[in-house]
Amino acid sequence: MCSLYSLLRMENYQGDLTDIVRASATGAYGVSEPPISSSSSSSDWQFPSSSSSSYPINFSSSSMEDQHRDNYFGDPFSHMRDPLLHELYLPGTGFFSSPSSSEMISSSGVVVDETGSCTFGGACASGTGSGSGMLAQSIVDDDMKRPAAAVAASSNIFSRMLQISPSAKLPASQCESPAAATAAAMAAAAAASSPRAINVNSSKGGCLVENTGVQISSPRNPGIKRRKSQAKQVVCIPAPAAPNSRPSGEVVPSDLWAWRKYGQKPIKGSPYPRGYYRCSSSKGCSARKQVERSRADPNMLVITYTSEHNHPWPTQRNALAGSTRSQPSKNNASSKSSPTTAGSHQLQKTSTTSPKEEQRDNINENNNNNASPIVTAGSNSTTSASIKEEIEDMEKQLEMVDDGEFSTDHHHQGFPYRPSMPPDSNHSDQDFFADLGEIEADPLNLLFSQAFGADHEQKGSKGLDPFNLFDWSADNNNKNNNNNNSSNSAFGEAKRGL
DNA sequence: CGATTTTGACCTGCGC
DNA sequence: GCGCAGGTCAAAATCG
Repeated sequence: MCSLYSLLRMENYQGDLTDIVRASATGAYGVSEPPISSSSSSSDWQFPSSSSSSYPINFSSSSMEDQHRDNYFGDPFSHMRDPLLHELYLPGTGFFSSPSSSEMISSSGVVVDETGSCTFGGACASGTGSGSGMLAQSIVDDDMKRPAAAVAASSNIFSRMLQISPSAKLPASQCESPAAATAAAMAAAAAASSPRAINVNSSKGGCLVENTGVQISSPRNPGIKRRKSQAKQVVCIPAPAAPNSRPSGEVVPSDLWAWRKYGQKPIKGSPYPRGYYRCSSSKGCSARKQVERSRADPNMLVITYTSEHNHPWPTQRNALAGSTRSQPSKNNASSKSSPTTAGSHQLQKTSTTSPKEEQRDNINENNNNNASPIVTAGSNSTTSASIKEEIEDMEKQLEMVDDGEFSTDHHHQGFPYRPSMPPDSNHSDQDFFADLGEIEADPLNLLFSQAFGADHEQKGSKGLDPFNLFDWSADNNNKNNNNNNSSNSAFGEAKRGL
C-alpha cells in the first residue's frame, strides 16, 4: 500500500498539489511497453498479500495533456464530469504488449480478449498477478504499504504522480492496496463515460481500459461485437467474494454516477449475464455502462462504459437521488413477489443495488470500517432523515478516523482524510486541504471513503471487493448460463426456474 | 407517486 | 437475405 505521504512527496517533486485538485485537463495516456508479466491466471482471484514480484513498468506521461485535449468530445461538461477522477491515470501493465492474434487492443493499448476479460499482460484477468506495477517507483518507498494508496488511486493525485514519474518503475509488491487499484479503476470508471482516455490498470485491484471508439472484439470470436464506432472504455475490477457481498446476487459497482439498469442479457459463451445500465443522474444523459463478470476470471468484473455524461458530475445528493430502493436486506418481502416472478425477483432484488443502495452500502461499509465518511455536497434540503443520520454517523466515524493512522492533521475538521505531510514539504498541508476543500463536495470523497474503508478493513484479508462492487453469485449466473444461448427470454426462464 | 428492476420483445450489426 | 447475438425498449412489477 502506498501512503499519501509518498504521493505528496511526489507532489513536492513536481508541481503543486493544488494542481491535483484543480487541474481538469490532465488525462494521461501513453504507456510505454512494460515487460509483460506472465502471471498465472487464477479463477480464485485474490489480492496477494505480499507479492514478491517485481514488475517494472514504464510510464510515459508525454503529451498526456495534449492527448487529453485531443480527446475532448466537445462535451461542455467534460471538464466537470469528473473533476478529479477523470484525471486518474494508473499506468497499465501489459499495455501495448504485443497482443496475441486473438486479442484486440484498444486504442490505448488495452487488451481485451474475447472472453471479455482483460488480459493486460495478465495483470488484470489473473489478478494474482505476479504483479504489475501501480505506482511509479519514484513515489514508492517504504511507506507504500499504507492504505493511502487507495486514496491516491482514487484521486488525481495518482495521475499527478504518474505524470511526475514518467518512466519510473515500481515493484508491484510494494503497493498492496487492492482498494487503491479498485478505487482507481472505479474512479476512472466513473469518469470513463467520456471517451477521454483514462488508462487505469492495476493488476491487483482493477484496471481501466480506455477504448476510444474501438470495438472490443476478437478475431477469434467475432460473435462478440459492439455497436459500431461507439466510444467504449472497459474497466476490469475485482469482483467481490461472496462473503463480502450481499446475501446473493449482484452489486453494481459504485462509481458515483447514478445508474439505472435497463436490461440484462446472457452473453453467449459466458456463464454470466451482462447488465445494462444507463445514467440516471440526469435525464437525457446517454452515458451507459455494461457490467459483467469476466469469463476467464469470474472474480473480475468487466465494466464497459459507453457514451458520455452530458451533465456535470453528480453531487452526493444527485447520486442519491432517484432511487428509492432500499438495501436488499430490507427486501424481506420476497413473499410479496408474484409467483411468476418471485424466483427471479428475489434473486434480483437481493442481488442488485440501486445507486442509492450503493451509496448507502458504501456509507454503511465506511461506518463499519471506521473509514472516511462521504462528504455531502453542501446543504441539502432534500436529504432524508435517514441519510442525515448516516451522515452523522459518518461524522462520528470521521472523528474516529481522525485518531487513526491516516489522519495526522486536524486542522481541517471537515475533511475526512488528511495525509501526513513530509516535514520538508514546501507545500503546506493547510494549503493542500484548503485546495481540497474546494472539492469537498466532490465525489472524490466517495472514492476516498470507499477505498479507505475497503483497504482499511480488508487488510490482511483477501481484500476482494473493496467497493462491494459486485455480487453476482456465480451459482446464479451459472444457472443462468444454462440458457444463455437464446437471449434473455430463455434467460428469464432459467431464472424463473431457480 | 415516482423511482427502480425485471424481462419479453424488438431492433441492429455482422457474418455467412 | 437470413440467422445469430448483442443492445435497447417498454410494460409490468416492485418498493418506499
